[in-house]
Amino acid sequence: MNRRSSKESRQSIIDSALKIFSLHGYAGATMRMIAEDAGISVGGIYLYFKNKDELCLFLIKEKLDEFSKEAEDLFKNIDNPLDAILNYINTSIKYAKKNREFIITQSREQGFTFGIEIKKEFFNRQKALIMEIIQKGIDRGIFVKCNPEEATKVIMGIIRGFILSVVVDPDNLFDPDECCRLILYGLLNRDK
Amino acid sequence: MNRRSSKESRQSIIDSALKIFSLHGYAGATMRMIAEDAGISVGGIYLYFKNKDELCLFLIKEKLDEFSKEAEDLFKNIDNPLDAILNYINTSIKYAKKNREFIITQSREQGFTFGIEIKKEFFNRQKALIMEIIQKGIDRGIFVKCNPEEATKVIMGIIRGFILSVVVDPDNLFDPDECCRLILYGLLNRDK
DNA sequence: AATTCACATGAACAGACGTTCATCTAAAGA
DNA sequence: TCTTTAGATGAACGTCTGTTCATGTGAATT
Repeated sequence: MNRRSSKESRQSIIDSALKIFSLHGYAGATMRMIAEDAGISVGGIYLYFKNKDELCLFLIKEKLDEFSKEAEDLFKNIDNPLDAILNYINTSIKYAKKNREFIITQSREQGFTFGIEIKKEFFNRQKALIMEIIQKGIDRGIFVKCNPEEATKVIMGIIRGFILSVVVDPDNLFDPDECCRLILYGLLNRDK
Repeated sequence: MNRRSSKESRQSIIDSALKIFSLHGYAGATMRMIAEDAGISVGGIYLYFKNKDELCLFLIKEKLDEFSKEAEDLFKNIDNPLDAILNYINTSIKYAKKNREFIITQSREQGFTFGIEIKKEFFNRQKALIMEIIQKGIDRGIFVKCNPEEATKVIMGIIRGFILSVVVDPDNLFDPDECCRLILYGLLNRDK
């Protein structure tokens, strides 16, 4: 009998699940695979997680919380809205690269919509953060007068674009610096 | 015996497949569902398509070709690179909205990576088109001096961001005009 | 030594799905 | 009329997967 503490066993399952889901995707990953990788029986998984969905949702939540903390730290002391936005974009992109394989997991039959309620909550939090920064930047005259909500949506869209590119076109990822430059200065040549 | 021409039957299968895949996603859609919707037997599908993968890939290819034609028409006579880029972004976004349900289909166990070779080819074609426009814009001094490849990647990223937003955050889609404005003029207030 | 606790096992179950293929049948041709 | 062609059928097959649950076992306690 393969004996260890329940805490260890649970963590083994989580680690293995992250790995297996990342490699094979949700549907491609079977509980048998996860169990084998974790060195525990397939029935043993159900001592810790109700079912496959719950296991996957747990991972999604964990990853989103992880990022949320990181993002919120960025925005904690906002001296300079410009730096805050740049840092946010850079952090998001770095995070996407670091979690490339898990991002691939963020797809199931309904695309990236698995765990959608958790994600919506996450998006709303991020949106509020970014909007606040943009509004500050506008108030201080650093950013042009614009609809902060729309600007926020575009910026979030750009980050999502990177995420999707990580999945479908990894050979053509844009450079964060170039992206930030385009966003800040625009494409139009105003010196002309 | 439900008799009709093979052409009609094939088209019924294709139409139903598009609908069912769009509603339920790849894994959620069963051949039995598609068969029922098409009014043909489940075994009959295999008279026209080798398997489920082939049927889905056929649809992906068709949709991408459809968009390619539209995009290439946009770029046929390039008088004004600025208008061309704006039109391209607008067309892409409109196309994404119009095919929202099918886009959701663009996900399978490996995320949006099903049919990846077809998609890569598509991306490369689009990339070449956009780069050409940006280069022209730079040559004419309309766009700032920048790396056209990087600018292209950012623009493609933005469109992908819209696509992913359609899937995961449909309540917060950015407005194409606002997006174009941000891309053209940037966020920085230079009048300051 | 017997009992309890804590953790684990994996065969079996129930269900589902893509695909096959023996069979059917209407229409056209000989 | 018989034969061939063209299109269709759907039960059965084979395989797989998530989940359950009767059973096992080592360690600690009584």
